[in-house]
Amino acid sequence: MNTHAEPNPEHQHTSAHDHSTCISDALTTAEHLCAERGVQLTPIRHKVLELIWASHQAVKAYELLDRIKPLQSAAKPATVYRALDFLIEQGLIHRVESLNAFVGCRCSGHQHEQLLLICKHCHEVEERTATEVMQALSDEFKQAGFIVHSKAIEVHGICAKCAESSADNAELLA
Amino acid sequence: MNTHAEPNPEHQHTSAHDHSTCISDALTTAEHLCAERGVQLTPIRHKVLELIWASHQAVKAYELLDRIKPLQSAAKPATVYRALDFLIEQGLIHRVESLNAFVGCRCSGHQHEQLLLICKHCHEVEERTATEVMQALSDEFKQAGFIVHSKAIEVHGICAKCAESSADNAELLA
DNA sequence: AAGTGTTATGTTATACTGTAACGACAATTT
DNA sequence: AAATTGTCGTTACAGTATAACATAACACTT
Repeated sequence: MNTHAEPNPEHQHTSAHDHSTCISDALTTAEHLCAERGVQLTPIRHKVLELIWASHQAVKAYELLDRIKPLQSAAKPATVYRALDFLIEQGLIHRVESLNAFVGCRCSGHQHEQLLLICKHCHEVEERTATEVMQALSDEFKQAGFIVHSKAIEVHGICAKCAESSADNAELLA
Repeated sequence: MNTHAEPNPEHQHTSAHDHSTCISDALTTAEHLCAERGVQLTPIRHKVLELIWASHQAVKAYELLDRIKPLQSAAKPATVYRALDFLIEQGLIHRVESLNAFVGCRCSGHQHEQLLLICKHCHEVEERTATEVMQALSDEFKQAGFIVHSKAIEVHGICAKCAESSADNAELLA
């Protein structure tokens, strides 16, 4: 199958907030951050970031490729993966390991490696700082004598909104 | 490249313990568990489990395929992936999402979803129960109203043994 | 202006990871 | 016996990611 053309709107909760603000906030933050750091948020990188922020769902690399081709007809896998590498390096997006997909990072610039809550129903990814969890993890590493380079904490399940909107839909609660 | 034929011995710590006991323990536990549950640990599944337990490193699916072919010349990708699916369902192995690889699970039968500490140097994967971390996570889910189906907590870095054995090797501590 | 270094991108090819779909076959159930 | 279930063989393909090399664009120097 190769039918990924749009963010899957099936169960999205975007109506609950002004998503255009999410996008523009993320983009202007990214622009400032890159300017400060003296790195280039080139048109391709900017576009990829914008496409990722089109929803709060994690987006696959080849979906991005399909969506960027109309605008950048030379685009190839490497085009997208390079942009993704850059955005990850700069902390502007997260790679969701358990989905082979990518999602915008709200808290760019500082604080990384967060808890990602991934909803199986609406497919949106919520990012949480989870201070206590991180503290408990640090303690664990100290105990184990483990020197951390990077973490991925990914949890799959049903988000609050989906659970609520289908409180009588037993199927979800399995 | 397609040169994965053996567990990478480069930096393994297997000498520090009697690994043959690890293997046989894991296999007999698995046999008992499957018998109890009335599911079949067929020869293929048994072999895949054994191959995974050949080291404490995470093993890739196609490495397993290469290693199983001499014994099971009909083996195809599906052969391996089916066995892996079974072993995961039974809680006998973990899938390491951030590596697209698989590692034996020590604590089969009960308690799942653990903290995996993945060493970038020796590539061994240590599994920890991390009770405090799990408790903090539960609290976080409660706060977020998130209903958990599965978790993956994977941390990359340098394990205690590697850190120690190269205390003067500054390169690792980056 | 010509040369050099650096960064980003274009381009081709290929490697690696994973699944769908269908049939064969055996064991079990009805 | 027929139907069902579980496992495996087999073919084909979908999806994910990178290597390697070429080119372009720009900044800087000489």
